[in-house]
Amino acid sequence: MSSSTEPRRVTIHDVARSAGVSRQTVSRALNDKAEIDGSTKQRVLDAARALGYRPSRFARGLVRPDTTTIGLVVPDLLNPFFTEVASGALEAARARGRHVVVYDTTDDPAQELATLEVIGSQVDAVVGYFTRPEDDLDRGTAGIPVVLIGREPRTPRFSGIAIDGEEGVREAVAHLVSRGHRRIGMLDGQPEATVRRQWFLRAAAECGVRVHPGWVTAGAQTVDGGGSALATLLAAHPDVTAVFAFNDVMAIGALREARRFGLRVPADLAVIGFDGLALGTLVDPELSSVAIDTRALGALAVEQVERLVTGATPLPPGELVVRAALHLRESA
Amino acid sequence: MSSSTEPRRVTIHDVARSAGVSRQTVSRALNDKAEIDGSTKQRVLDAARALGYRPSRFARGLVRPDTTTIGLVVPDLLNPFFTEVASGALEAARARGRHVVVYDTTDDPAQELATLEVIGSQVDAVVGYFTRPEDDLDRGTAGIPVVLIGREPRTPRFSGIAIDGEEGVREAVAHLVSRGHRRIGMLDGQPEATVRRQWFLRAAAECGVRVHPGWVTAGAQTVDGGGSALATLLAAHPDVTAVFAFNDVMAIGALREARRFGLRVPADLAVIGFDGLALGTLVDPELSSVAIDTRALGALAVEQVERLVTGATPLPPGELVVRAALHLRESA
DNA sequence: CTGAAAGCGCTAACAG
DNA sequence: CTGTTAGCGCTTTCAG
Repeated sequence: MSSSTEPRRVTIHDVARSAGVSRQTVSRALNDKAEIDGSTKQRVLDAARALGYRPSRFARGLVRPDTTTIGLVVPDLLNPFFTEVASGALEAARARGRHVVVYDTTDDPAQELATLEVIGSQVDAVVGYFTRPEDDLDRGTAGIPVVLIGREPRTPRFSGIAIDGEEGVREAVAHLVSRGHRRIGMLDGQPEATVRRQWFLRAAAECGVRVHPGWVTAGAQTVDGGGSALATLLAAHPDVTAVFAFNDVMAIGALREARRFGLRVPADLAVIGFDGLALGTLVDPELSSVAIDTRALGALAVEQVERLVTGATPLPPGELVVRAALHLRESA
Repeated sequence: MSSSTEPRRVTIHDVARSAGVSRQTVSRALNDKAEIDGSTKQRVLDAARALGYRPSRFARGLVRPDTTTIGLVVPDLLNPFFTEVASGALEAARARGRHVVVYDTTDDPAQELATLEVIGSQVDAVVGYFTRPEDDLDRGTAGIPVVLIGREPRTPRFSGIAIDGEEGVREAVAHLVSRGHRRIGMLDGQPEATVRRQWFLRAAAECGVRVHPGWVTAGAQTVDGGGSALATLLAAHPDVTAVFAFNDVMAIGALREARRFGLRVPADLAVIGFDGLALGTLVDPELSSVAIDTRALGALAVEQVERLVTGATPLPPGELVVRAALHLRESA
């Protein structure tokens, strides 16, 4: 029943018959080719419209396979970080006339795997943020270029856009120290012991401030995670006067938690995030952050995948880096 | 030069030759068909892998055209409202196994037109938020189903998912009145004189409070727009004690502007937004809002377009509505 | 269980 | 300017 109305596709052939010409002529009319008589062309166009004809994407793609579709994989589009990355990727893709099919893996490894299972047959190139091991990635994407975002590939099979926040984090810590802070903690993201923590620890050492191990706590990479990480930290070490958060989302959670503790930011507690999201300007106080150009992150990934797909010389790893810099606003 | 490496596509034929079987046997092996010998199948699979074979989307689509791709058009993915709508749409589409190609028209009518120009030949159905007249929409999407979000179609050519905030706005105004507010303003969005303003005015009338014409100002539908709309309002009518904003984004701008004016929210000025974005819980004070289920908005649009595309009976306009309800948080 | 033939809808050659 | 002939890569008959 459901397909009783099945409207057999109107093909170029139907149009040709209706207009009393050959299929070829129809094709010419539709594609604005030069070699065709004006009135014939009009007749064909009219017939096409009358029949509700629409060329088949597939038939066309078969013959003229220049249609590269990029798959963009994000863990959670609602996370403003990925929204910004996606926005940058979308814009870069549009500039190149590429379609982008978006996959949201909902922060779920199983969902990510499920996506990998099908994506290889749905797009011609993949750009995105993955958490699974490279073996899994390769299985699903065998044969097509893949550009990882915010993750360094272990093998040359993949390209990766790296985030180098070392200098930015150093600026952040130096700034805190210059403001007199000596007991600086960090709210790390889970899974723990991230590179960002290393940057932080190294920066602290360089600035000559000691970081007590207990001053680093970790939490889920969410607003609530940031809040509870700060709560844990403050419960054990109420004398900490500044914190650097794994990312802005967690930092915002920390801002909120600080308020609950009756702490004023930055007077009682200075907070610096990481990412530099636009979101940071909406909270009060506005969030200081080690900022990266998130949109450039997405755009760079698309740029690289484009080169890979067209066979142009790919950007060397050295250029596949987005650097961070401290953006001072109000929270520190 | 750039295509000197042009790696002629590996086809099913190459695999067949390499495995010493016919093309159809390859096809069977690849598609897990029953009628095939185990060892033959393995041999084919090995050959395919060895050659780096990937089936052509197009050839496959031509033969088995069940691959509906949905185009999702948003004015600005960075606007959290549309992020949430997109997220809902993406999830609904995934549940149905549909690909979603995302188009961001960057709040630009020209870009929207450019998108309409090409979208018809790139996807099989369209869901999204458009500002152009229906004629323009139809031109680009002739022959494929289109579901408009947050906009009532004038003709049956289109489906539309309506937002009915009347009752929610009434709750909001009633709440303000119950808290003693009598001079309630509105920050309308541009283009002005929106339905939301009508809801507001009607609700005020029903609650027995008069709204001085000067108490309604308008601004761009952005954070800054909300801020300046409030500034304008307060400059002329500093005695207003509460405002209802066109949407949450503007309301957040108002929150920030109120702070600059030295007004405490909600003590000196109560603020209620519209949309109920998750974002509203991140600001201080948390934003009270006439909330709609934004993700359902996107999901409903996908549901309808799915019905349209499969020929199932479409949802009647009465069911294509998302209603709003007041979510009280801290700002009012 | 496997192969041969046919055709999906379209466009790029070549004729006329 | 227009029609005819091929063939894109794949899957579905239908024979063997």
